[in-house]
Amino acid sequence: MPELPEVETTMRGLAPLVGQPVAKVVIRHPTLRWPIPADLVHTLPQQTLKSLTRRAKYILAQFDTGYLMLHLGMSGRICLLAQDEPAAKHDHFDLHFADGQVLRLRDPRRFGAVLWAGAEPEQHALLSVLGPEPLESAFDGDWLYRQFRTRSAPVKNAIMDSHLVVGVGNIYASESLFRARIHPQTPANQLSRQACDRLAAEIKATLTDALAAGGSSLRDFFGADGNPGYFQQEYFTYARTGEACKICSTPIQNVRLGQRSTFFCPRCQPKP
DNA sequence: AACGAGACCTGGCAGC
DNA sequence: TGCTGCCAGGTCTCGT
Repeated sequence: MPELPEVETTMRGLAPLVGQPVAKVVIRHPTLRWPIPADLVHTLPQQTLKSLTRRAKYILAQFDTGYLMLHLGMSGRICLLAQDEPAAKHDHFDLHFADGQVLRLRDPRRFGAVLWAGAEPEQHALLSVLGPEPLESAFDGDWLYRQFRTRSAPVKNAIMDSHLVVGVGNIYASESLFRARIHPQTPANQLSRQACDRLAAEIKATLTDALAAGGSSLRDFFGADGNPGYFQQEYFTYARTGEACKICSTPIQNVRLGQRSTFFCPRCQPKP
């Protein structure tokens, strides 16, 4: 379930590994979205994990000679094990640390990625083209309004474009648009400056709320049994087709945009 | 430059 | 019970 808050939560849960040297790298199934670099097995051991940061939905693990980039794709999970355990079917990648802890990547659909970014990850082709982080000040209504000038696509598609802003996935795109009272099919370049201000503010608020919820599940997520134990967040629209809008009781509708399910309230989010 | 469709994979579920 | 088809939280690549 990796949207941005889950990635951030996952990254924070890995903090106990910082300062630890790598003892061993295990690659079981190298064909994720891109091949896992085979030489990690030789180059990473003895290197110390110096820091953990996040850019978009990539977790950046800084080692002595560069950064390891981890992406969870659609179905990826990272578990932090206190000690080695038998690997399950979709456990593709392990980092074993000197104190016995194991970082284990599980990804049934294999849309995730493990990549080496070198010493300057912001130069990496996948990261250099990304838009601003949604929770930073560079992202605001003014930025959205200016970016939307040349965009005629539905606003929901636009806010999910990582070149424009990162970290807005399918769930939180619908949720943010509901909270901003904007119909998801509105052409981006038809939004007023005021609507862009609302939308930017609600994207920030939606992600901040989800992050607070994700944070509370951290203990469960890294529990001894390795089960996620997420508590289901309450959504206004997502996956609620036909159910009553929590504001006005109108049935929530579902439309397909950019090949993705999109949910909205036709009354709270009137067509432009 | 921007848009839409296709691609990558597996698992779960509804319907027959 | 077993098969088929559809759907799923991401996002890069390609053709227009």
